[in-house]
Amino acid sequence: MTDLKTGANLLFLREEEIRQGVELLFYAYRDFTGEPDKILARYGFGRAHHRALYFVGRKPGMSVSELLSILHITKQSLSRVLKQLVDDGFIDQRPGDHDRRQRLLTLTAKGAALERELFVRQRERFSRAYRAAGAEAVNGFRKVLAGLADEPPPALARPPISGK
Amino acid sequence: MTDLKTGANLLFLREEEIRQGVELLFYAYRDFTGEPDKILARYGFGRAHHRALYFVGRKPGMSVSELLSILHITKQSLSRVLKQLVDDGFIDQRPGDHDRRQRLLTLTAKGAALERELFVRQRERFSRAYRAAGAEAVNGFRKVLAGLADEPPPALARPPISGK
DNA sequence: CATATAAGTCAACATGACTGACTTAAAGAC
DNA sequence: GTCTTTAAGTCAGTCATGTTGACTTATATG
Repeated sequence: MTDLKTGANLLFLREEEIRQGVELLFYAYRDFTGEPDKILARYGFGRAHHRALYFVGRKPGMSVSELLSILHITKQSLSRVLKQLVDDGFIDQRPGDHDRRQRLLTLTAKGAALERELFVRQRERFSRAYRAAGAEAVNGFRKVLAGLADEPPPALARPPISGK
Repeated sequence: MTDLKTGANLLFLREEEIRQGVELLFYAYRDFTGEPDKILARYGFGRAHHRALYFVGRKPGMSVSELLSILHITKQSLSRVLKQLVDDGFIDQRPGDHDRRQRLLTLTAKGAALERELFVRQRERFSRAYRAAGAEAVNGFRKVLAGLADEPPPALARPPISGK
């Protein structure tokens, strides 16, 4: 117990601290995704479908390339799940207003309902965690997560809510 | 702008806050795993191999069932990657001291070297994020992540370091 | 001795990712 | 008005990682 503050010991503490973070991130992500997966299976969908539903719901009218740049997957991978979602009536496509090459994506009522069903579970999980940790902790949570990603995550702002 | 504090608006703010958390978690995990994946590809390994290396390195002498209970996958899935790691000399197996049915897992020198190579990248990423966010934020980060997981994550304590 | 447990195995299958090559339609540049 | 680039989709093949189900082997435990 005599070398608690030596450089090597500080380094060890630092590494231990970081490994705890790595593990917490793994456990949180594992359980956070595990719950929706069970619901999706009932529709014959998987995690990839969830991501598409989520982000299209988040920004209605998003283009395919915009979605690709969020997901960081190939268009071949995306087009498979997108095709299923469109064929099954969960997502609508329409040509872009200014650029008619684009296919702008929106959720159908059916798609919005499924997205909501999935989200309420995750919202409940987040609510519990946020409540238990407190407002200050939530701020720290967001700061660190933002720092872990490669770039500042894109705004993803909803188009302004229309009407008065 | 007159109804900023109505119940419906509070609910909207709450949902918006949670969606931001969901997205940050997605982006952080996406980039956090993306980096090691490239290194692993050079060895013909994938993310599943990384997880096994990581947790065996974290608790040397861990049994197969212990690893299974952390990863939440089937033993058939695990045994595939474990077999590769053992065959390629990254992990050693030995029978348990008290229970000879067990196969206790440890990293070989080669395995420890690869685990370290992968970890230093993730450590760098975490260090950056931790530094930028500050000590208080790190505490909040951990609190919220712990709350997001199903159960309090297991201790995962290293066996006490032997010697004098 | 009977049963339960730790681990592994064989087989078949689904999902979601990848590369590479190609097409179509529309936009933008000159 | 042609040329080039871009948005999107398609076809084909491959790989990694997960699943279920059935079964074996060795050892531990009641």
